[in-house]
Amino acid sequence: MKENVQQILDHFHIEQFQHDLIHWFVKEQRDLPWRKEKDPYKIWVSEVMLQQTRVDTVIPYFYKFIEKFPTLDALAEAEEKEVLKAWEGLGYYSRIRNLHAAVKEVKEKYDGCVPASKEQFSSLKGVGPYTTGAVLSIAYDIPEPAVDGNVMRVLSRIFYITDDIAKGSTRKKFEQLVSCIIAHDNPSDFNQALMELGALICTPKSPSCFLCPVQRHCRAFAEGAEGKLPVKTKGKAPKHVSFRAIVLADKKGSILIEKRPNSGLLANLWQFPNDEHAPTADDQAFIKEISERYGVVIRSVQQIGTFQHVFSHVVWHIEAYKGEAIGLTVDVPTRKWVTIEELASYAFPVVYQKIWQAYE
DNA sequence: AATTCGTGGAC
DNA sequence: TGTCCAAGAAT
Repeated sequence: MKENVQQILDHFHIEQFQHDLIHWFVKEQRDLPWRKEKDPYKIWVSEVMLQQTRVDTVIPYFYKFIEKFPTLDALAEAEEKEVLKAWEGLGYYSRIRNLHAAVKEVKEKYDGCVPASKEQFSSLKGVGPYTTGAVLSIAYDIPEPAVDGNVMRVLSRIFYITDDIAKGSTRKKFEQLVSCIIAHDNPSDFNQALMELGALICTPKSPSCFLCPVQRHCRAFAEGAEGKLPVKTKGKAPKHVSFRAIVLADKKGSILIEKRPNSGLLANLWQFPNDEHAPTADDQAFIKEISERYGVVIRSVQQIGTFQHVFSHVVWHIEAYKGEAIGLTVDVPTRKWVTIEELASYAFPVVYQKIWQAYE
């Protein structure tokens, strides 16, 4: 295993590569909000937000999140509802549930100070191999590899590595490689530079090799093979799921909402009554099911549209309705009648936001 | 090891 | 319009 990496590094000029890469990064890096200071908490938040999420998407969320939770203690002390609302629309909601739990643990066990120990930090919820390396290197200048999709793409080209980056085991090989070439005198800039290069120059499609600061180190470029790398097998096609949902208003104009389970898809977010887990045959059966489940009489039912929403692994087709509801509902924490003003303080999945817009 | 977990932008 | 994706982690 180790011999494998050594062979890859044969004839590779490590110090020259480090210098070319970091010199470029210092000069050309983007002015991003989480690069203004080296607050481990803010670095951490940015890294969690950036997981599988574009920089342009993250920037406004990062500003709002830090404004609302400026310190680790502030986030640790915040209510789940408020924290989830700040994440609304960002996706992969387990990230914020895990971050919130992790921050609480840091507050209790480490006096609110993000641990600089690899063992301690990586044991926190939602902190995997990448986030560990990213936070420790960027915030604490500790020479740990931070291997994300950018790094695998960049290094697969530079070293002509044909391992399938869609496989989980491949990341470990790149971590070994980075451990060998990381700049110990500046691991922060080195790791960020690899990712920045992937984002700006060594892009997935049509990389700008003519602008690349490490072109002379790149084996793929030398062989005109940058377009063939990295090797990445396709995932399987998502499944299609069809069901119905209904926006119910009582005579005062309050809206019936329901909290999703605390695990699984869109965990802990709120939604309108629906038959996602037991799709009905027709609208009459649907109205009957909802009436019985919530103990209300429903009238003036109207269809308000069909909505499609594509997730990573599933596609939803929702037939949406609106109606008036009469009767009482058990007031449990996961079911509520809320005014339209109150509705705005609950976090909803994007597809239910679309349904709400159609209702209004 | 393979699935599950969101969303919106680029082409 | 369909495809691929973007600074991954948990199970």
